[in-house]
Amino acid sequence: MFLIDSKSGVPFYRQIIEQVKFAIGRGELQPGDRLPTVRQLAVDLSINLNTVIRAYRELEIEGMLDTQQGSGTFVSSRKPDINGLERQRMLDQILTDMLARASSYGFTIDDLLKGLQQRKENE
Amino acid sequence: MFLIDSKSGVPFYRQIIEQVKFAIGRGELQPGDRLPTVRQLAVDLSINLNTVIRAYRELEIEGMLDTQQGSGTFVSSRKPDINGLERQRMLDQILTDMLARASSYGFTIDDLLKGLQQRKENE
DNA sequence: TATATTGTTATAGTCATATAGTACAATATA
DNA sequence: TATATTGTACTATATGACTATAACAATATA
Repeated sequence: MFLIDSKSGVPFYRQIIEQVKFAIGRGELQPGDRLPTVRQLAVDLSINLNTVIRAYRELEIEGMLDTQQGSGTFVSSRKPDINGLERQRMLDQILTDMLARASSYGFTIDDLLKGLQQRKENE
Repeated sequence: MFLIDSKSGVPFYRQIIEQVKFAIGRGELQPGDRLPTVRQLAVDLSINLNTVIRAYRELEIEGMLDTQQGSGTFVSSRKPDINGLERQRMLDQILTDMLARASSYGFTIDDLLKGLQQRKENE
């Protein structure tokens, strides 16, 4: 369900937090839905249990999640507000990073567009 | 000339590296151009001298910069020479990384295509 | 030559992140 | 009730990033 990019420089727990928020924002996670157990997610992502706990705890403090010892962690019924603005900023960031990297090797936006287009067709 | 986002979670020295590469890739920094001194950039960005040094050193190792003690740090005149195959592999890598990151946030290839297209038009 | 400027090196300390391992507490389930 | 599963708490350790500070080395310039 979630993915960790260990090369991005962004702390794992932050990546988890962001992805949970966006999943909720997109409706993939509905209020009441159960999240992976802390142990399971730690195994899936090959990271430490404590790192998952840290992410879940922050989300609980923010009111996004409800945790119940013994039963699991659930999406809170209080609807959090995932704004499109944050989402747009994330996309911008991804594009900026990629462009910086690509242009340092002399690639143009057209090169990227072409490459992306090919991948789309091969899906 | 450069900007640091202290809230992004991305290490300062990595941000500097990316921005220098970006500037070179876009032609804003030409071979032979002099970069800010390590001390000056540290002051400008309100970060530590060692952090700037670290960024410049990595860029020098990569062949992007030439440093000359006493006179400054300059954009290397050695053009990074990679053959077409390596180049293609590099582009694939960049695209793969971006897609992994983007999809983890729920973005589709179309989202990326659209975002790229917009940037192209705004150039 | 003398001085300033530039990059370099080194030491030490703080903080955040992540890991490993162990044990405990609450709940669900057989 | 007994057991498994879930989240929680804690200690210890390691590493990376960043900072503070000081001294050193090479070059440019007055």
